[in-house]
Amino acid sequence: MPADVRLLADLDKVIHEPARLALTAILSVVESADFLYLQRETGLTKGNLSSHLAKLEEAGYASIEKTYRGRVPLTLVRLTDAGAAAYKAYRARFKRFLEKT
Amino acid sequence: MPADVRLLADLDKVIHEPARLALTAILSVVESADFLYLQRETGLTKGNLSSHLAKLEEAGYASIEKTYRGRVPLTLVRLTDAGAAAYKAYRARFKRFLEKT
DNA sequence: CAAACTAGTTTGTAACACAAACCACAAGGG
DNA sequence: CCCTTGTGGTTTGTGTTACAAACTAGTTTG
Repeated sequence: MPADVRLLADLDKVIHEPARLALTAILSVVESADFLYLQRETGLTKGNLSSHLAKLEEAGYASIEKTYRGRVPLTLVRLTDAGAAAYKAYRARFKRFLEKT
Repeated sequence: MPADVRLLADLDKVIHEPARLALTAILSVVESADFLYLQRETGLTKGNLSSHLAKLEEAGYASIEKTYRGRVPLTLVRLTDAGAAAYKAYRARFKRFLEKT
């Protein structure tokens, strides 16, 4: 317990945010997902989803591809390798914390 | 996975903050702790520790007793029943999320 | 009696999350 | 042919945070 709580200090804040943790969790199992699918799954508003995705992209954890389905715009999101690694590390850390305390 | 990420939406934000999660984890096993002990264990600055403790108190999760050890002021912190329950619920939720995804 | 330590609180600031308003385009109905 | 509805988002505004740094107050030590 003494040193174990220090695990928490190094938790990746980009991923720690619940909305982004949910997004990352989804993206880690789907190859790619479109905007509205992510919105339905997470229950986020469009505005929040948009800004959380932007933050994941800034961090280099997600790639966002804006394309079209016919003439309708379509935003496709996928987790980058860095994102997958960060997610994995986050989970491992948190799991250790839960086990040790 | 579909519904499982929704678990994250209801995560207690007072506890979710890493600094407070560390504090709560410590307090959940020690009966009571003084300010400087908590500071050493968590590595927080006094200012941040002070404000995080205040937030735990506001939430009803910790009781803060200001007393003296001889003439030296001493701040004793303990987890309330509500705090212990919230911590337990938080852990259970997060554990479920980690298992399900 | 001055310097340094103990034990905190207050203040200032930059980042953040969230909701609400807004924008652009497209398809379908009257 | 407008005009309402739906899709797919972005921008803006606001209140809340987390954090560090400065400050306060009393106490022991040299």
